[in-house]
Amino acid sequence: MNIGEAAKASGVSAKMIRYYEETGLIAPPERSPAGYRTYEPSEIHTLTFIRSARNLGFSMEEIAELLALWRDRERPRREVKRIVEAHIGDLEARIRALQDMAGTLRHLADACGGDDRPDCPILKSLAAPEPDTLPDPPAPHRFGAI
Amino acid sequence: MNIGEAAKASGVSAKMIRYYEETGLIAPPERSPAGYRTYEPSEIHTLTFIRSARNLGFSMEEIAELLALWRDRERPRREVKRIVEAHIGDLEARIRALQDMAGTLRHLADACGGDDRPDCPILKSLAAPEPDTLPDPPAPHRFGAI
DNA sequence: GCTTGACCTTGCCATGATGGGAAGCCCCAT
DNA sequence: ATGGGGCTTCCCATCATGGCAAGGTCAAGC
Repeated sequence: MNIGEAAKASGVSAKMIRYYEETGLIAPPERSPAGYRTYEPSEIHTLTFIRSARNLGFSMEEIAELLALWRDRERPRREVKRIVEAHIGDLEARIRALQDMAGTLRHLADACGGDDRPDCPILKSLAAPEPDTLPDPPAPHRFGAI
Repeated sequence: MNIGEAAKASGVSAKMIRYYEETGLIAPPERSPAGYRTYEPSEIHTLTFIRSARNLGFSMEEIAELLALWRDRERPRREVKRIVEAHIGDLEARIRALQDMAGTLRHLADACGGDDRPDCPILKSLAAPEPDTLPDPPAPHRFGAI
């Protein structure tokens, strides 16, 4: 299997396959006499694994760990679960941060008629460095608080 | 005000102030005879505006638009609101994507005892390209659906 | 056999926002 | 006048990805 077919079969672009090889995430494959990379089914399998993990938001570094655990069949589940739990925590922190932003903006947007008057309260609020630096103002309302 | 004081006053790092100038987001300030950048209070104000907007997740491109609207006092609120609403939509899409990931991982982690057995179901699931490519399997359960 | 088009190779550049560091100049206080 | 801290510019790195260009290769059709 050439790199193009491997890309199609795994869902990882040819560009990224070369990059993963360059950074050591995957081993260099065999080459044809002409220098073409040739992939075995097991390598396609690895690429598919990588793509699944990327789709779940794992970084390449985390994926390197997961791959090592995957290859070593004797490794206990505990270690995999630890990585996954840490990643979930990371995702949740990012979700919370985005929700805070969206909540604040929703509030501002609702306070803005969206009409054709000038003097927009949204811009006013951006220009005034009221919140977001102070540890916590009298806190009349917490937005992102899920 | 030198760049260091401007950074402290606005909360934008000196490094980023120079970068914003280089990319045209802010105008080049006056320089002292020795070539030091000197900032007026109005420029500090602008930097504070930028930082507020960054904290709310706006891209530099969006901030450039917001700054233009801010400077032009005759611009109707409508245009500001449009930008903000678009950004909220963007944030919400990202939140949904992250929630989908976290939900799937939560599901996997719960299915994994986290004990010291090998043969982890999480790795199994990553290796098997079941979901996430198919349009929508029989859908026994939607995770990120808030 | 030769041409053509699709594929492969390497290598470089770009993204977006940010930090790090080096080499050298400047200012102020001691 | 000396030292420390701040300023200047310039270059590099991040993370994962895409794009482009120049050149080699393969397979099909003539």
